[in-house]
Amino acid sequence: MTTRRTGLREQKKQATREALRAAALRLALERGPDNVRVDDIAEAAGVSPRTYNNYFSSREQAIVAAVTSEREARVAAAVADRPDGVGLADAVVEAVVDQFTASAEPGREALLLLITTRPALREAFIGTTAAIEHPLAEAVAGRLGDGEPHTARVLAASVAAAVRVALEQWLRTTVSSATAGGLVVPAGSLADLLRTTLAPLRPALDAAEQRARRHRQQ
Amino acid sequence: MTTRRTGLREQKKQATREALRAAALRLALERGPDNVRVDDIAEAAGVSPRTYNNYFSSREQAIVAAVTSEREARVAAAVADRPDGVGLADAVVEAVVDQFTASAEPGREALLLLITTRPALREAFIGTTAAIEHPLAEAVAGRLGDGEPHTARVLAASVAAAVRVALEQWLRTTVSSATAGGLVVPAGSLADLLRTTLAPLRPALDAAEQRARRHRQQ
DNA sequence: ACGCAAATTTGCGTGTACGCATCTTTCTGC
DNA sequence: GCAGAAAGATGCGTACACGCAAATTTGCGT
Repeated sequence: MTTRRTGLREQKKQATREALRAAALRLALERGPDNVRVDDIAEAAGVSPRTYNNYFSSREQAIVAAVTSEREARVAAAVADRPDGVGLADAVVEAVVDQFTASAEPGREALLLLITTRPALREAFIGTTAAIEHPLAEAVAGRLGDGEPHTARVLAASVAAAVRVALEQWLRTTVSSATAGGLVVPAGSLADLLRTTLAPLRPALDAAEQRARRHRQQ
Repeated sequence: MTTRRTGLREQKKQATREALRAAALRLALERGPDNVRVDDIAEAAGVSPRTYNNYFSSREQAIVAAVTSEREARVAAAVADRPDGVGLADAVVEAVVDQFTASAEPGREALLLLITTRPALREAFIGTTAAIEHPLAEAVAGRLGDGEPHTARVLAASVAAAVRVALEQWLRTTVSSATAGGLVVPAGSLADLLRTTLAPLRPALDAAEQRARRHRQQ
């Protein structure tokens, strides 16, 4: 069930996706994102321009994907993996913080600077938070038991929305401090900002968990 | 402060916006939405195609706007207007239900049928829920006192997300019952669906209200 | 190995979104 | 009223997203 499609086909698909990601990132960094056309990315990745849009539905998605790749699945997995002893609220909050703080790629800093600068990229970056909604909903549903799938969806959507708010705030302060001070200061850690922003949702998560527990014991 | 800009200029602007809305709606209803190009709408409204995109940033927005017009402001106003005796959760939920249930326009039924049918219109319709976020945030902030504006933003974003979830569900069941039964049945009232979907957020709204109250008495 | 079925890539055509420069309309202070 | 400023409308050019159908590649049973 993990990888339903296992074969050369799926392998090549991921390779193409990765090639497009890498090409987009490299070109954006060396030319500046405004001087990169999708034709350039496609050519650098060795596929047709039309194929690019089979993988990404906007020019910015490929660039941003370098920083957000697979994040959705990792958040969901992290939530599902926390032991049952940990409360739902803690599980969700810490999973989100972990996955959004973990920096793997080199050149991530330069890319983030780029993202903070260009409005179109900011928009695309912000947009990626929506992707965590469905995986997260399933993970939450798994923890709540399948009593009320509605609730899990709503909570996941709310968490995603809160994360989006946090990122907007973070980008706002980052870009303004960059503009004002000339130097890019994180303006308070993203981790703290995420925790603060998610705090108002804790009561909702707790209540849902209690309800589910009660329902289960009945 | 209500209408900062009061003059012939703003008046004409609103007239143009309304003309585009009306033209888009009329054409979509009589030809089917796939047979309407933005050039047609612009021509029918008596403006240049370029001007269309100064008002709406996608072809679908004008069509959908006929049903969502001004909803954002009305929801916010409704929240702000409920007496302080009513709890925040009730104020928000009922304001949302009222404004999403209120049907003014004639031909709303036909338009909704259209929206449920065409994927692109569904997407645009769903997208309009995001617009209530900022006005709602201000209304909530007004009720919570200006202690923690963060909280208001997060709660408003969560409510908007929950409304989006409800509409998605509603459209899903509506379209499937339309496909299956041949007749469009509301498949349970939208009002009930909204109340159910917003229910999980009530604890968060209550908690924020309590916190604000405590903070104020201190 | 072979061939059919399914998935993917590609080229093409159309409609769309939007930056920019320019022209027209409206607003403001005098 | 009037002259300059500000805001909006328009035309043009470019890049982009995507439906569609033909061509190519991969998977699988035999």
